[in-house]
Amino acid sequence: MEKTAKPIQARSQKTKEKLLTAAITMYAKNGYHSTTVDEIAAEAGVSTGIAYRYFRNKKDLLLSALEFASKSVRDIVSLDSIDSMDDNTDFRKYIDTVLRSFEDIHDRFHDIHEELEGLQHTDEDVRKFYAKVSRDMMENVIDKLSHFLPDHANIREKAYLAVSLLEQYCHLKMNSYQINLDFSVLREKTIDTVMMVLNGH
Amino acid sequence: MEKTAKPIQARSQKTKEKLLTAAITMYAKNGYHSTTVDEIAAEAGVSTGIAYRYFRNKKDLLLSALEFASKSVRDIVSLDSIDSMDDNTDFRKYIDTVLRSFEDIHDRFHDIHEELEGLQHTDEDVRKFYAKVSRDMMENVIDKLSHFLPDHANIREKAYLAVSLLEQYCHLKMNSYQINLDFSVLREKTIDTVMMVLNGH
Amino acid sequence: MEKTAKPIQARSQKTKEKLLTAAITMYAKNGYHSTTVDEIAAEAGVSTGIAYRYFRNKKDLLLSALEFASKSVRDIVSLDSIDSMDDNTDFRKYIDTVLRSFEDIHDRFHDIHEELEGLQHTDEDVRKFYAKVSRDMMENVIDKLSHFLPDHANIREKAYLAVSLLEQYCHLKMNSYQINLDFSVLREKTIDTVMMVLNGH
Amino acid sequence: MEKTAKPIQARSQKTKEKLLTAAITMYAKNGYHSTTVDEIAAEAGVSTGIAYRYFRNKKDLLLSALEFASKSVRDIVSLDSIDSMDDNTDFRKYIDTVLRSFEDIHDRFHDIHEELEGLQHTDEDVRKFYAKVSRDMMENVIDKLSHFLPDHANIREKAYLAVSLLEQYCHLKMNSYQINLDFSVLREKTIDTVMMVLNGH
DNA sequence: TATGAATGAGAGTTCATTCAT
DNA sequence: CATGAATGAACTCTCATTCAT
Repeated sequence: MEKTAKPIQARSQKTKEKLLTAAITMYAKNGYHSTTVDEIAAEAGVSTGIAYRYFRNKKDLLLSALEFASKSVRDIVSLDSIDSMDDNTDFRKYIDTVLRSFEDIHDRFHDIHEELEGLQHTDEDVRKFYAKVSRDMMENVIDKLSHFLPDHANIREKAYLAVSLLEQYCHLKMNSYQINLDFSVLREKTIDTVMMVLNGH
Repeated sequence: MEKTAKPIQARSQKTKEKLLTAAITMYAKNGYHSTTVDEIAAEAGVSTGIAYRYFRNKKDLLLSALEFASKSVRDIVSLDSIDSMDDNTDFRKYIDTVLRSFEDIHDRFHDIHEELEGLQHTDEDVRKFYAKVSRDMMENVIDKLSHFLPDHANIREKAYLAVSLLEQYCHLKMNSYQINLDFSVLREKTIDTVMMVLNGH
Repeated sequence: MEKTAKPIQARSQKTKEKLLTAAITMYAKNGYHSTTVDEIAAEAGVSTGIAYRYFRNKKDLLLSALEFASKSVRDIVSLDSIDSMDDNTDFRKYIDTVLRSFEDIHDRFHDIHEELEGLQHTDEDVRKFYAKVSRDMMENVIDKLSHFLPDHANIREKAYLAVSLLEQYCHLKMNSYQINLDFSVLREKTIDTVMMVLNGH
Repeated sequence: MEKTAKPIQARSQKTKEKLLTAAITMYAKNGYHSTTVDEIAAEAGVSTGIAYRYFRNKKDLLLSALEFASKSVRDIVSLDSIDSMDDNTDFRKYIDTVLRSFEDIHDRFHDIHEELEGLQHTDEDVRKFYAKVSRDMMENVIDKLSHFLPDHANIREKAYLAVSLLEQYCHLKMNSYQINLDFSVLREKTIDTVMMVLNGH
């Protein structure tokens, strides 16, 4: 019987989005656990109470914010650049483009992504959400790869390995403020390796 | 001027370790943020107050527990199995052994490791601790690899890539309860890839 | 960056004052150290949490309560009776009126005044507050005396001595439940002495 | 049936006194409420537990410490200097000597005296103790004065007024770090006033 | 819809007191 | 007698959630 209002009016919709955006901002800045609903409301420029009109509770707000963020990610990246490539595109260039997309996402959503990754180990629902998004993304990639790769044997395993490498490269790049690495070299090597993995050779 | 007791009696040392172990257990089970000091004390079979004799506050207990856990990791693995190999050992076998060590660690410390990874994004001190442990481990591995690899060019970048792959494999394995992957295949491919990365070819 | 709410709604202002009044009541009854914030909230008929909306912490509540009480003292006494006297008023009558004001204050604020006096020896901020209020009051009195006294030599020393006598008389009166003294005599003698001190003879 | 050990052995007596001295030291430094039993034991160089062999509880320790301190006061001052004066001594010199004794006591026991004064408003037993000591002291003074003063009318009231003045002078001197007063003048005026009070003129 | 004041359960922390050694 | 580890009640403070306006 509990209900959260479905915003019909435009103003209402605005308030909800302001809350979601504020939530993401604050989670990214201070982490979920250190962020209070009061702070989110303040950041959104609305009152505390109103948050509970749109979100059942604090966790619902979190989940909604994650959903919202992941939508943004999809909107922004959406693999346009990738989709635009046709079958004749050079394969290396393809990987390079994909990697650039990954880097872009990490640049934009670094903090919230990290926080999210941390949260999944604490909360079952977050874990499920995260797993679902990851899976969707991966299936999407795998699907795309099918067109490029002649050898479909163990394509899923190869794809996971490949994407892991891309992910890991981005991760290192974002968190390496104390590590002495030559990232131009690492980037090249990453792409090389991805290609080897995918070409099965 | 604040002080945490240095255990004088043997009983005292026992209590401290019971608390550390209990802390790790609880963090692994419910995560740091959902674990109260009361719960840790209960798990350790001691009273609440005593925890504050040995740890300045909740976070100090966390940091101490991490230190304690990382010591355990080093004690358990300590790369004995790796050290015992001489130069004649087959390289592939070497990688396989290393990977098995990684898997072993992940098996034992999966939950706390995940939690730790999550916490670094929230707390500066945890981040520093994690970075330090990671770096130490990596430098150790790089050092070991030097003996095996003829080509030292970009050895750091190669090493990071290689270890990332091993890490990622373990990660996938531990978190794949909803993903349909053939892990024996993935494992072989991971090792293959690591070898390619390290051999520079 | 910490903030205590500035009352926006009228209700809010009421609550804040209820807390201050309750605080003074409880401090007077049981002393600061034996009074919990819970008790103050209960006495005020509000919840615990709200106290922390208006006061940063327990001590801030204390300081605010002292400020509030001292304001009350000023409001109540404010030396109206004294101000109303003109230069022709008999000097002895003047002293008598001042003393009655002192007695009045002590009657009303005996307990909290005692408690306050005790607290200054424990807490630096309270000490400063107390010193400031005392100084202000004394400067006020000295200023008033200037009009009456022809001889301004050592007027500050005389004033302090005089006020000390008045204070001490009140103090004895309030705390003499076990001492056998004739207070009508003591009162007369106190006034006599004050006059002698001030008249420099 | 509760009992605190009556120290028979010399060592025992030493421990008890060390605790009492430490208690006074700590109360004077940080005030009673901010002083823990642990700290007192540490200051005394003994263990926490032992304190409860000699004192029923924390308050008993306080009361015992006050008793101990007041004994010290009596021992130190004991009015030797005063007793040594014979009837021919100049009266002004007598008052001066008494005041010097008061100043001496205040110098030595300033902090604990202040703390004690504060505590009486919180605790009934402390109040009683303080009242008793004050009364004893005062009766002693009154007794002494009888020899000097020809006019015994209202001698008690005069004595209280006189001693109040002396007390107040010391108090001002000790707490005047922010007040601009000429204490040599104030001292003379205090003695003058005391004499006037006592001589009834 | 929206505000922001109010609630109250629950967490972290302290410390007087007890107890095993 | 003495030690210092251990207990646990009590207190301060926070914040998700509700409610009066």
